[in-house]
Amino acid sequence: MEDKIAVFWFRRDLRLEDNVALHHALNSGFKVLPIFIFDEEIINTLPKQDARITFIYKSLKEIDNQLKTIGSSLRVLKGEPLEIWDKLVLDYKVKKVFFNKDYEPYALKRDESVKALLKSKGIETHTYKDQVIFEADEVLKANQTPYTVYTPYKNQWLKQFDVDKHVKLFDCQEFKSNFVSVNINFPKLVSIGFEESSIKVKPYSLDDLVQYDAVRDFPALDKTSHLSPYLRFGLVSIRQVVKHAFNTNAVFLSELIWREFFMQILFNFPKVVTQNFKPKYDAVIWRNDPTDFKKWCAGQTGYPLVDAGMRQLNQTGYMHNRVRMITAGFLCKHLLIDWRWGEAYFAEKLLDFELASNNGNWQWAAGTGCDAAPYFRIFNPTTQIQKFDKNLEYIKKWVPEFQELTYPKPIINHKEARERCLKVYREALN
DNA sequence: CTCGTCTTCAC
DNA sequence: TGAAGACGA
Repeated sequence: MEDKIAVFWFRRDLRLEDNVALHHALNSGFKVLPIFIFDEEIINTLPKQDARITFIYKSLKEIDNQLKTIGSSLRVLKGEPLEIWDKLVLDYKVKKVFFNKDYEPYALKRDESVKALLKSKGIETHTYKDQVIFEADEVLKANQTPYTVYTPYKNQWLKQFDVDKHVKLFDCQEFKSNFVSVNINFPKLVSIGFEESSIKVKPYSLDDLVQYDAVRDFPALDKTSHLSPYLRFGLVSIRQVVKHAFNTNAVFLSELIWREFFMQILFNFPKVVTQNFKPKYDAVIWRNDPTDFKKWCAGQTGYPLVDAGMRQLNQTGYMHNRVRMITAGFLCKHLLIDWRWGEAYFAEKLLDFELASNNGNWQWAAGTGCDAAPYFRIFNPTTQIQKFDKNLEYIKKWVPEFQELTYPKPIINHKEARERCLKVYREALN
């Protein structure tokens, strides 16, 4: 009988460097078989040419290439995770299983069932914090309950943060000889049921962060970090990114704290996935006009900055942060369409889609969330052009016809929309 | 209990 | 310059 092994399960941590669970697996005293599972629960709902699947696939291929240079391989599987594990433990003598924790509702349930299955077979499961600096119960108010307002959360986060303690490197290189010696063919994308998307993920840059706060609001400059898809799937370690942010730009660090803020909101208040964080807004009567929604999706509202953002999203799987706020606010407040519709559309299109952030920010835009933009704060989509795209560079790039006769007239007059919105929200609060 | 505060603003 | 009311210490 072959030797006992440990299995390391890649999920949202697609990297061989500074990976906590992988570090511990390689130090467990057993040879380590790395695996990845394309979860049919998730991928069956996606289009054939999903850009995120393409990105994940290429990232896995890169990991496999690296493993092959040291005589090992990544085993890529496809199916329902519980069934996959049930079969996997028949193929190998698995002694221990290692993976990093994932905090989304679906993942929590899935991981509990996998752990229970492994336990029933006498296999130890070891899980680790890797995705965040602080988990949902690590930054709490004095009375030990979760924060629901960002600024006090951030202050406490920074108070607890110790750069030496929290950004320690979990080295994996030193122990790379502990991967199992195996040569497994890497599957073709079609065998997983997908085709390559033409949408590519832009490389990220941490070099320009010194000026992040000064340039991040101008979409034409395109000077945000572009880290989000890499963070989403764990191609970079949050510890290394936080360390860099800590040393270069406080505003960028604050954005990373927002990420953890919304993760702890989702974990502690999972109802937000389907419900308003603030129930008093349940009484808002959304218009939910399907024609308006289609125009918004297609970037045909007649408001050039809104349309530019939506077209950038549709064509590239990405939208600049400043414009995300404007397009989201426009859908909720000008068109009075339920934030869940917009949330679902972003979830489908964004390369960096991440449940906690997407949900938190949409609820923020709608005014229904924790620490939300007040309902009477309604972005003026024209004033925003003056402030953030004065030379119309971003608009011209994505809406080249905007000064021509073919460009649609505004879907609704701003002043009327604003008054209509204030009325609907006020009535809901009565 | 009171007091300061509240991502990304508009008119 | 005010925006509603609630959160957090």
